[in-house]
Amino acid sequence: MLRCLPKVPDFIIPFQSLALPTFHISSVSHCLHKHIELNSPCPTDLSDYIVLLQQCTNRKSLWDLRRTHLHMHKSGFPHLSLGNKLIQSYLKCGSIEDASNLFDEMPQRHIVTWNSMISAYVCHGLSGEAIGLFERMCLENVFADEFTFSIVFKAFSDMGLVHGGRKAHGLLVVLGVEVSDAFVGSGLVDMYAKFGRLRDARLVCDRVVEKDVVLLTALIVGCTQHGENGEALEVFRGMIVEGIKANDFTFSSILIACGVLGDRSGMQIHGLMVKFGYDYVVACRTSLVTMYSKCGSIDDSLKVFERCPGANLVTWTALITGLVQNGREESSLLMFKQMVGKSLSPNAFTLSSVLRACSVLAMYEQGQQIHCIVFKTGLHGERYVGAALIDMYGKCGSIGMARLVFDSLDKRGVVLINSMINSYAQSGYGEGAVELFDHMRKSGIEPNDATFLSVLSACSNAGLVEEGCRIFSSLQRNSKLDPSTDHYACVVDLLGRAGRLEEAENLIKQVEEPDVVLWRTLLSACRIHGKVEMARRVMTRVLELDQGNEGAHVLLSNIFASAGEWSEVSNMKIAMKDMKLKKSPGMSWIKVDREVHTFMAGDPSHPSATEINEELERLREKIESLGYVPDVRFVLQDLNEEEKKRSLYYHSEKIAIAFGLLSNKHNNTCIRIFKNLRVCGDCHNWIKYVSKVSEREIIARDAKRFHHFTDGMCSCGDHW
DNA sequence: CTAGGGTTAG
Repeated sequence: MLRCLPKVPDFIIPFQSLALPTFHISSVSHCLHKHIELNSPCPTDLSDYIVLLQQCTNRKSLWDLRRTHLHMHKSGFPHLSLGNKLIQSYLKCGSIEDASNLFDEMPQRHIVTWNSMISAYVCHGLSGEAIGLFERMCLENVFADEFTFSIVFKAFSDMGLVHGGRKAHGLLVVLGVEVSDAFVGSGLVDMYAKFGRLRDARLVCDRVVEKDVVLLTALIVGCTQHGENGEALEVFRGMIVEGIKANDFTFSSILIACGVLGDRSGMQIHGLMVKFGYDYVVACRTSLVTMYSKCGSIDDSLKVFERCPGANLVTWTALITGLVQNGREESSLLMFKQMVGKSLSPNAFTLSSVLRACSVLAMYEQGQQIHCIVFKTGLHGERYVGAALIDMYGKCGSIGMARLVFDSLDKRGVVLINSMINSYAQSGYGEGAVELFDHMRKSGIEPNDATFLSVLSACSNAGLVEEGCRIFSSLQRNSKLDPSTDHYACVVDLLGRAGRLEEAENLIKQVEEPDVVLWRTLLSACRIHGKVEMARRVMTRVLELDQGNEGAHVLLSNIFASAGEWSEVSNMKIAMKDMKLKKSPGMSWIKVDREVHTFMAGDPSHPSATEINEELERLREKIESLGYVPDVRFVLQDLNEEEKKRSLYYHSEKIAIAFGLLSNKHNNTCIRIFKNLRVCGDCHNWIKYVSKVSEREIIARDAKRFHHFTDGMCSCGDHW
């Protein structure tokens, strides 16, 4: 192949004939007055300067380098003859700017110089500049070589320029550059894999004659990043079989695939890693921590972590995240504390994990503390952190704070909007959710399936039937998204609660393979509307799909109980006992002075039980005078009227609230209680009255959502 | 003289 440029000699152009570049003077003029001795006295020839440049580069001293440069310039030495060496030196000293200015001055440039500049841009994350230079190179008829191509594809993949990358691939073929070169090949494989074109990546990989570890690792990473984890493992196996030795990069990548697969392959790889001696590389250990936690063996993650003296921020974060994902939120927060104690500063990954722990545990104060850390670390603009904050405040019932965080963020991607809509949904602010959803569409942001799920559940939580139906039909018309059973479940819930049970049932029949959740949702609608006959019919559907569905049994028995069919209720009880199904007991808890107090219905074991009873009695008098009447329809045992009233009286949420009022009599902060099941109708009504007489805001999080009670009203508008 | 692949999150 013909090269346009002759081998460029290392000289050229006398200094005098050049227009004096402004850069030299401005950037180094401050050195002029400093009479610091150069290491070698008054260099005059090429070899002296080469030695000097080498010294500057070794010391990585940009300052000395500029002085040497200036010296050449002032002494009339044709410094551009050393242009390439100077550029290399500048790049090694970390100044792309000096290098780039010098590059522009050079009348002719060696291919090595071009490559060095392009490479430097890519390595400093300036891929746009790199591509610009690559294009300029083409325009100036300089032929790119295998070095150019080994670096430039990364620039295209960084910038997400599929078309440009493919064009560069075309140019490579036209120029006759060897595609079978492993360096060029891995650049291409990496690019195609990152674009999700795994088939192209595979094809390129197959054409490389002498495959090496880097090339195959690039392919493995491509596979894992696009969910082809089995395939990744196959590539790995093939690699071992062919005798190509895996290294730390390979191990840390393949373990990701093992974690997703969740089988025993991870342990096998772990063994191999020990054998190859890579198990003490921190990145590999980090991947091990993640792999074991994804496989559900969080204790193994802990073991790996304990024996990892060089744990860095990523390792800690992997462990903290693993703990949260394995339901050990408290330990994750303790670990976080330990990590901060080691003066490791958390990053966005760490913070979104610990915020998630706070939101699961509804730990409002801790969540706020972490919000402070978010500000201190300057990560409040990060999208994932923002989403986690919105979610945390939402799950702690502080919808106002959630919105505040949301409004403070300017880049509103779909993830953030989903978090906000979801927070509205859980607190029952259906209008807020729908408004945000409509606003999002108007501003041209495409909702995804999670958006639809959140907004539909918001509608069903708030009883916005028409809005919900409108949104669901827009989902059905959406060509890019298919409604899932979860979406259907929301609409079934919405119609069911609104009493449109036949419509709900017909909707389920439209689903190809309706799952048990759909039928159970309809069953719960039957309970609300007391449809005993329909409930029997729906129950047979539930049992076809899931014999031992505890929730459905409880629901049906509640339906019989409210209809007064006590013989059916006792039949159900026997049936459930036979099947070893247990109704989980209702529980409420409240945090007072850093301590969590848990209450069960009628439980007299709390040290303040007497005071609580007195408080309950005082509240009863006050609210009955305002018109509260116990609603015995919510008593599901076969008792007489008086006994029924008594049993309502000791529901756990009432006890928790009475205790909360007692415990902070003198300040009027809001009372937050949590319940493991859903709030019963009588308690809901009771809390409304209590919020009025005590002039306190009461927030109750039940199994599914939040209720904000103020001045005798609830945010759910009695829809739940 | 210039070159390629990795670990943590919703």
